[in-house]
Amino acid sequence: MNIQNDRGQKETSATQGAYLSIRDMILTGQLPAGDKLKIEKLRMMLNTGASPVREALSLLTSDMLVERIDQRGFRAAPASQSNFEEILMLRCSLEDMAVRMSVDKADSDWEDALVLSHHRMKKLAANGDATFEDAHKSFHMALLDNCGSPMLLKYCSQLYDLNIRYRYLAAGSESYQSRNIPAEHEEILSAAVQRDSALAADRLITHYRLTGEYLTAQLADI
Amino acid sequence: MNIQNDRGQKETSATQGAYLSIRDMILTGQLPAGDKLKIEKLRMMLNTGASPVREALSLLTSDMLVERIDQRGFRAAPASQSNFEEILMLRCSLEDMAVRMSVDKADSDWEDALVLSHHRMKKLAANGDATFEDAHKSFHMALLDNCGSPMLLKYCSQLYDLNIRYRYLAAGSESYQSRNIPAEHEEILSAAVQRDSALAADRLITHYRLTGEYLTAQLADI
DNA sequence: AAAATTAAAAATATCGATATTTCTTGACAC
DNA sequence: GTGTCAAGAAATATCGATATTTTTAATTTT
Repeated sequence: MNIQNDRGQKETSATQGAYLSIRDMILTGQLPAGDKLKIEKLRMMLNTGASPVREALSLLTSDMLVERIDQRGFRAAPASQSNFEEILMLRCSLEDMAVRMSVDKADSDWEDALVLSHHRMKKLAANGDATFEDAHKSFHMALLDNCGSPMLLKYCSQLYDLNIRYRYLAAGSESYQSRNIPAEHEEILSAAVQRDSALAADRLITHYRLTGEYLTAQLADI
Repeated sequence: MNIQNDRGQKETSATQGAYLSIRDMILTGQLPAGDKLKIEKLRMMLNTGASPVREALSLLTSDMLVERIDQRGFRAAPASQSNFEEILMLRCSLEDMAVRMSVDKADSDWEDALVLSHHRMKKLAANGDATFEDAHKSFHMALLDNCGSPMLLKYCSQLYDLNIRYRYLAAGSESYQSRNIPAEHEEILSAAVQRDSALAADRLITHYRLTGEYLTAQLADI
């Protein structure tokens, strides 16, 4: 078989497919925060059996995107202002650590990969669709990739995803963003390429704090 | 039915039971690092079906105690010197953050719970069995419990467990420990009760670093 | 003898069905 | 009218069986 899903990820197993699909639906808000996730319903939506769905939900539990309720099944993790602030705080701490380690150990292979991922992101521009989202995440992860700690990277990746969810949640309300985000990315890249880890970390954290303030404002009127 | 397992945790579901049992077997080294985890074998050992075992393994994957290999099942996460150092580094960073936040927000309820958990641990003494291990973890988690960030607590708890594993791994080789660990615990407790977050953090991190050095030495000759 | 091929065995992933548990609803008592 | 309880409905958790996939072992080919 080897069916491909919307975003073009080749699915090796039914479980993997269900995992990616459900994750996507939660991140984009297609499955709203706090909603009950009924096995039968998901089974139908994804055209698969109950076992892969259950296993996918188990995996998402550890990503903190799904909660398991004792003997009562699963639900999409609730979203709240305080949860968002927690994610922001942890991201700032962990990514600060990761980007410093990454830049401090910089070598030309890593630099090449970083420049490349920035270029790819730029080319797609902020069209807001899934391909840009992926490229954007790739750029941010490429920045941290050289830190040498797979576990730290995993945490950062997880927190990044949790944050995306709030971007989609806030997307509904209108508000003008006076920031120049591509420029912020360029500046972060530039600091990294100059091997100035403190500056890169500063700029990255500022980038997140600004987005955080923007999202907090948006979330307030939802 | 409501069977109870070795350690006296009442198991609500077969999955939960399998999860706790397998986790325990990996932490104590009964299932050695890197070993293939065959569903059938575990199914027999735990007297349960394949579904709960699979789901338990999925959950353990996110705890980083089990690895899933594409279409080839599961294996106990490998252990290595560098993995141990990574865990130690992350624990120091995250617990430093957590204990500061926790102590800075100290109130009498939290202080009571902390003193109580210390007392319980002391009473069991370091007999090395599972009940002491649980009490020891409870004390360390009680220290962080007031930090106000459930996610940070989850990470710390996860890292604590990953670390236990290396303690069991090193337990085989002989070496005299000149440290007075109960005294270190008392000092950490004392700093926390005095609401001196910087001192508490310092003492906690030193405590971990010392254990880290000891374990590193032990691991070397394995 | 080494490499490649293939057939058999083992293990995994998935399905469909069943046993439990939780949730809902309506009757009855107060 | 409100609260309790029981029966039925819905959903979950688990089991046993089957279809795939991977591994092993044996056979053939170079």
